[in-house]
Amino acid sequence: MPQTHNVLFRALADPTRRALFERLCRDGDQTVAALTAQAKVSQPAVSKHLGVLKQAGLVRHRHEGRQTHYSAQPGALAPLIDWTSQMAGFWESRFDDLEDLLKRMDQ
Amino acid sequence: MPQTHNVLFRALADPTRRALFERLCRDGDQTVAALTAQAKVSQPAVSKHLGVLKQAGLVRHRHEGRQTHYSAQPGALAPLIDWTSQMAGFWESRFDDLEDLLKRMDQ
DNA sequence: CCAATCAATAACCATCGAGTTATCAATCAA
DNA sequence: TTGATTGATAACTCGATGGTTATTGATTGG
Repeated sequence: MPQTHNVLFRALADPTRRALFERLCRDGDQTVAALTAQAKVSQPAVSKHLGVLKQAGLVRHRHEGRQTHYSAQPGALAPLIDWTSQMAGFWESRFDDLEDLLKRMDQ
Repeated sequence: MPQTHNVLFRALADPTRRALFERLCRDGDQTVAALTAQAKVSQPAVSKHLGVLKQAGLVRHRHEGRQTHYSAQPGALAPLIDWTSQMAGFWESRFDDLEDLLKRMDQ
């Protein structure tokens, strides 16, 4: 599971990659050519980025004739959401502990 | 704001750094020495990582004599939460659009 | 069948980033 | 005051990563 976090965070750490994912979330299914047209990098670069996103489970692809369509899998963001709420949870629980402590000291 | 995302994602992309932040969330205030004791890297490495986390707003520090205490600022995770829910939101809204379209076609 | 298009791969290059050791400034204890 | 400790900085190394161009394999249109 920490491995999952690693792959996810690293995949999203690159701005070009995040832009690709955002576009797929926003506009849905896209061919590599369409994605390349908007991206500020070459087609091979786009393909490589899509490969990284695929490894992280953030996108899926299907072949249609000679073109490949990619689509976002936002469900793959779940571990990221879990992690952030866990961090916030730790924080709050420590805060609660402090409150408990103060309450007890008050008695 | 995209710059904020960049700094945040990049700060959290490194496992050592994430481990430091997790520990600060879990256990609260820690000195650099205490953090170094648990980390699997040298003290200068820990200091550098803390510097990156600080740039991202994820930690704060205060001096106490000759030691420095670091603490987590989980509030800095807000843009990350916003981003993920926005991505999920795009997804659902596209799904709704599709439903609308299908409903209209049905008439 | 041939030319053209699409996307993935190969090969390469430059930069960045995480790690190290050495050192310095500041603080404290003796 | 001196010696030890704490943490930040400097200087460096090295591997990972993101970018490029060239090429190849598939597929389609004429």
